[in-house]
Amino acid sequence: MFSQSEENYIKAIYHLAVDSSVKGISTNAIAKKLATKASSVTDMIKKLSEKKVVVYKKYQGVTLTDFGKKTATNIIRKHRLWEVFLVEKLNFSWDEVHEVAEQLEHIKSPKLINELDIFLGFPKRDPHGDPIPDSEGNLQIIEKSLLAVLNKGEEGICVGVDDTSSEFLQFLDKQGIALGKRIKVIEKEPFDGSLLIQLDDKELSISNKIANNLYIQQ
Amino acid sequence: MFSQSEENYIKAIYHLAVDSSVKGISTNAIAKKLATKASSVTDMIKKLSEKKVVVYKKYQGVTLTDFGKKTATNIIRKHRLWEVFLVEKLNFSWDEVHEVAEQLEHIKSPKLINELDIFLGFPKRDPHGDPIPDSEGNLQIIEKSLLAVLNKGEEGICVGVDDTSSEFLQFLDKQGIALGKRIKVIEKEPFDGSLLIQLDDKELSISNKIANNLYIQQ
DNA sequence: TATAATTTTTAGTCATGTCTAAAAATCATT
DNA sequence: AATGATTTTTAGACATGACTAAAAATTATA
Ligand SMILES: [Mn+2]
Ligand SMILES: [Mn+2]
Ligand SMILES: [Mn+2]
Ligand SMILES: [Mn+2]
Repeated sequence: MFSQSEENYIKAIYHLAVDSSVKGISTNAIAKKLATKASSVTDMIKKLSEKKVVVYKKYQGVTLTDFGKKTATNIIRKHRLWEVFLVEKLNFSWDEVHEVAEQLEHIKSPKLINELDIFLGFPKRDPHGDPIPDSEGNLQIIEKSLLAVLNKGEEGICVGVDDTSSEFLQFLDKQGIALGKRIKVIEKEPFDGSLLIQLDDKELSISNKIANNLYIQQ
Repeated sequence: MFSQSEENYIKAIYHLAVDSSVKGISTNAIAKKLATKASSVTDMIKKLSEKKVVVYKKYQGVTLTDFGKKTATNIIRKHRLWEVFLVEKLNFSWDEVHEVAEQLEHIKSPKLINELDIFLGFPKRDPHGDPIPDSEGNLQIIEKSLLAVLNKGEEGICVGVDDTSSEFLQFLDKQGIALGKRIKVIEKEPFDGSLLIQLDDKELSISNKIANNLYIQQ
């Protein structure tokens, strides 16, 4: 069994590894993600290495073992299932779930999480469009592209967000942008990368920063 | 905010105070309840005293302040609501919920617990018949008596259990004893305190130990 | 390739929560 | 009231997980 702290490190390393294509994850990157100090990361890395969760050579960064990856996807499965529960059953909005799921993901009970999965009807995505790993840790990859890379005239369905901060999510709510909405690029401004999009028969101008945090399935 | 460990101590002190009618709760009693050592209890008691949760004078035992009682009932509210959730929604049996609720009771989120209460339809009792405090910490007292104190010929409805160990609860399942069942004392054996009871038109002999852990409402 | 900047590790400290062993206080018994 | 038993506290240690400051290694730059 892993402590809450160990689990947070394992998850952070997994997420960094998924979207960074580099072999070893750096101490500093982990420290930044977890808002802690590099020296603390080095300490924890040594422990996780002892426990065969990561492969670690001094100054070379860290890589998850298969066991480590399995552990990580299991925590992510719990996190995302709880997020679905909070939104679907307890009237949380998608910008309120993260903090609570961050706690709930550490509850130890295999029965709990499998029954929760059943109760929720085996959801495939969490409220932010992220895929939910199955109990073996398999996680379906969804082909999706950032809205920012679409060309003028192209369109698709909004299927996810990259940034899950409540500021960003509340902004999307305010603009009427939600998962499942059809978005079409009407105009693309070369100067600042801003887009004019069509949403629900309205036209809307969104900045490049926004377009770089919205995933579209074409 | 309190740590998980602090919360476990607060809850233990509350429970000991409720069913022991003595002013000060002893260090040893707390140690026994939490399966820890008296010296650890003394350390923690000092900290809780600093935080105004308990009143403590050396060698005199410990008493919860109003603030401490409020904190305790809040944890108990969470514990019992989660137990209801597990049984009603996730197909847990009443002997499987305790361990998990012991973890879930420490999740910090006022919205979570209030929404859970709504979702469950404001239950008044947990799966073991124990009352669920409201959000102000008020807890209705249920008049109930141990089956062991009933006299020959008396009867009532089973409304609670004192021991919530899975061994005891599974034993009750096996005998067909459950909350809501009507029980009548047919015969009372003075020698060992065992009872012959009527349950569902069957007669059943139960030991004094069992009768001392079953609550009846007459 | 030497030097500077950055990253990573080490050394030492601290808070929390636990423990054992010993001392001190309280309680029980005669 | 004295003695013995029990309870409680203290003292000192340890594990976990964090921190700061300094040293060491790596990477970037001239
Ligand atoms: Mn977490
Ligand atoms: Mn999510
Ligand atoms: Mn607990
Ligand atoms: Mn209960």
